[in-house]
Amino acid sequence: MATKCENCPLRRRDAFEDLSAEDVRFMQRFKMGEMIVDPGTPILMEGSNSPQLYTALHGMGLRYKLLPNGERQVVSFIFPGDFIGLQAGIMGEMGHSVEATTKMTLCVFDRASLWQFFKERPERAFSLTWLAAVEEHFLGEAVSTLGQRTALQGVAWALVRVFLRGKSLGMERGGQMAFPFKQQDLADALGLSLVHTNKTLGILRKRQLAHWTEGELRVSDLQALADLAMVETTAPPVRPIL
Amino acid sequence: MATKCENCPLRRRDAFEDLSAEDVRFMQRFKMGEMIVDPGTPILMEGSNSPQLYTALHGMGLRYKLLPNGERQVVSFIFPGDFIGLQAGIMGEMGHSVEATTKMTLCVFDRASLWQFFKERPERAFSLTWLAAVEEHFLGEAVSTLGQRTALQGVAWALVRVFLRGKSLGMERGGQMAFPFKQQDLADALGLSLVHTNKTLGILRKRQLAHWTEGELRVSDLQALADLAMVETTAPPVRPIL
DNA sequence: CGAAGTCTTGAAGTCGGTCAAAAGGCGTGG
DNA sequence: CCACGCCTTTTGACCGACTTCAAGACTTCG
Repeated sequence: MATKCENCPLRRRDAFEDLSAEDVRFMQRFKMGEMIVDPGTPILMEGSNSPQLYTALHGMGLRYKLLPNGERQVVSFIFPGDFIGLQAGIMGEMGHSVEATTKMTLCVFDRASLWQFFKERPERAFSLTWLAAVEEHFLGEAVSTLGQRTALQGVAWALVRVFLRGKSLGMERGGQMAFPFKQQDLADALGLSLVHTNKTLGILRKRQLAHWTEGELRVSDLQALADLAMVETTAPPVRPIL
Repeated sequence: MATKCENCPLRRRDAFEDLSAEDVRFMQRFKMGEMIVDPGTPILMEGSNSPQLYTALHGMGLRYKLLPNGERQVVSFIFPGDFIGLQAGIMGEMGHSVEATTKMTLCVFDRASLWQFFKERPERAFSLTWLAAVEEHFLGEAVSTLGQRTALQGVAWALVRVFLRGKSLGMERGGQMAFPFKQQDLADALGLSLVHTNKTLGILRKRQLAHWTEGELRVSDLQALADLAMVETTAPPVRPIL
């Protein structure tokens, strides 16, 4: 039983831009259905040209690239509301793979409908480009982290980003939120070894800055953590939703 | 004396998509003029919301981010044909700074005209999004490099990317092209120290893979360099031009 | 209860950083 | 024409942040 766009739970979150009733009807036209996937399911593969595009409704996932030597680089964590498949939709080829970490519900669109956005609904096309720009912005920050931050600063940066994002999505309650990934995932996101990531998390725990255990992230002193990470604690900008 | 879009030298390069005569006329309407800047000139600042957007006509530049502690991360090198200011144009805020490395000629557009693209010329808007997607693709690769490649592989990766890009722009002749940056720039792009970058370049030179001296990059054995870097030697995809 | 996956901890090794200094190019001014 | 200062590149020695290797503890599940 697919959710109607009209009743989409995401739109109520203040992380997202408001949509006009007309826009909602327009999007509904292109929603092909919903897909529910189990943890670990591959959603899109690097190099593929999927005819389907997705928006994450529930659950979380990973974007990652595999190098020829087998190393894995996690590019970003996928939160509810994230659009999946922009590169395939625009360039015809994904630059990374995507897989579900938790059970996920995905809103499914037809790749061809993207062009309709541009032709019939410039506002929607603009929103799509906005999402691309947001992603570029984030990746620039990630590059800075990998290039210039120490392991401790890098881990702190990642946890701050995750926490602020979760907060804007209403996932946080009492300084705590679900973050159902493995330490290996974070290690692969930061270009660190699992062992060092583990020890670094231990330091943050001992310093009473952040506790991440059993899939729950608790940030005790956001400001101190952000200072260590050299980032602002401002909420992520309100973003469009597709 | 500003170049007419009609006579734009870039459009002849096979790195770029063809534009219809109509598209060219459309772009000409929004070209406010040309700006010539000297080496070292800042073009856009991180956090700024410039009313002007640019396309690089001649010359090369750098995108970079500064961390609060003074470290600099070079995000990418700017080649002729690159669009500058997409983030400001779409989100209203640049995520990085941009400066000229050589003397540059920039084609100047009004930020407000972007919206005209979406409203009147969906094809042009699509091209803009394409550029954003290409950038995202590239940054994903950069993240992988910073996270997973060794210094030697990273330097090799950067030189391969630069060389292939230059080739597609017709900048290469006899296995050689201009690459007028400092070792410090490359070091900041790869998150390495200047000293180590220098020594690593020395290794590539000794192995007869790549010689980069006095602003000239010569790649003797592209395939071997690419193998070391773990990248394909395929030309970058044909991209749109604004 | 055993197997597999994840987290944790310790010890040893290395890649790349930091420090220091010298060499080379280039423009300016005496 | 040479001397000087400034910038970039190069080289050597030492150091440390992070990796690798190894093994034990804890959880989950068949």
